Amino acid sequence: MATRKKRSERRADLVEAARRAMIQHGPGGVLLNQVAEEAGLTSGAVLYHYPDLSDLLLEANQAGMERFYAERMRRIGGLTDPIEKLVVTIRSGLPTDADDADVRLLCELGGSAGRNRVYAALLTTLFDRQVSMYQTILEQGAARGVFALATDSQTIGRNLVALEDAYGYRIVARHPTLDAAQAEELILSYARQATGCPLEVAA
Amino acid sequence: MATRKKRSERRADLVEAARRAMIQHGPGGVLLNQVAEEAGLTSGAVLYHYPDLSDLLLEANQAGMERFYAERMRRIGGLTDPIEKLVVTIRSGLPTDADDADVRLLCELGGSAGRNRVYAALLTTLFDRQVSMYQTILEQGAARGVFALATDSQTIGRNLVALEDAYGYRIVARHPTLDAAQAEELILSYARQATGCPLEVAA
DNA sequence: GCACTTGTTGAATTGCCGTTCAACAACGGC
DNA sequence: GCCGTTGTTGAACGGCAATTCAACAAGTGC
Repeated sequence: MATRKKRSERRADLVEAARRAMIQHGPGGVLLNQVAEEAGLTSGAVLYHYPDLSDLLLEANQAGMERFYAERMRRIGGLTDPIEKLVVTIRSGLPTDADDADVRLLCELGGSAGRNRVYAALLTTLFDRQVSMYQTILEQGAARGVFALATDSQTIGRNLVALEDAYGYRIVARHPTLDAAQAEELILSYARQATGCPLEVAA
Repeated sequence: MATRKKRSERRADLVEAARRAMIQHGPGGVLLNQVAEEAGLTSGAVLYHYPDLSDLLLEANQAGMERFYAERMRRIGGLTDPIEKLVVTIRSGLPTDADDADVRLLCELGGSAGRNRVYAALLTTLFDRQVSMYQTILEQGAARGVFALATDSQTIGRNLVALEDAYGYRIVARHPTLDAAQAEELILSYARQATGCPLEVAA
């Protein structure tokens, strides 16, 4: 028998187990027993904590998105140079490789958003938040005279998020010649044009 | 009983039925009976033509991608002006609205590409073909002195395809303020910078 | 240390889905 | 118009997964 845990701990475990299961089988293909196995429990135990599996999946995905966004914010937290901020942010939006769990799950959710209004709403929110994040960086850079924006910050921000999203899909799908480094260069190519700034920074 | 049809006809029907079923339930969530119902048949009849459901799904998706690409090529077939070609091509890569069946299915497949190597390969091929399509247009425009490319055509082509892909996802997910017309403007914003051309053309 | 609550199991139940197959109906060659 | 072939059905079977629940074990208050 699995060691007995208290409610909040076990629920957190289950959220993580659900994430792993979804990455392996897709959000629509997860089986209750798979989540249970990932958590080292029986299906009954899972049901005890989450009578409806879809509630657990939703919670797991919500938490995942929150973490993804928070991690991006954290990474630019200590930086002051707008150029460095922009480059680091672009980098943090891309998967590290094809096996990057966070991005893979986001891609899965993106796929189901056409059918699932809840996931569609979640992803829309995430998109807009990321756009705002870029807008802040862009306008800060413009205010300091480092960037000369080619157009309004919302347009540039949306395009930047769109590009990292799309290349995330390509990388996760194992494009043979388009890896994370390549994608970064492609997005930087746009960012340079849009900011009128060479964006040279140490890796 | 459903009217008896000849092999090739019925198989074509099944491919279409499979497409509809996948759009409703996702590529990973389709049930044999759902495909049968869409086709107005029983599960046995489906199995008679496709003993393995995944073969049918693959065939349906392959056909769908082929059609999507062919349709884009067809739309620029009669055009000669590089500006018009570029604008029309951008427009043809976006869904008409959130219910656009072709794009919705492509999004679904993109979501499963992290797990499914076959679909990943299919999408990779489609991506590269679309990039080539853009490259041809870009270089033709540059040769005629209409475009002044800001960087190599592969980079611009990749970014254009990436943008339309990403906005396809947003539109399908029903972003409240980012519809097809908005997406077109956003992509055009990049295309103008990348081609050094105002890209003004009648709708 | 006793009673009560909380977390977990394992077995039984139910329902659905894929699969198989015998029967049959429509078609096509000749 | 007869006969083999092809397409389709419906019923039967088998398996798997969700759900339920009685039993029990591990904490918790007092």
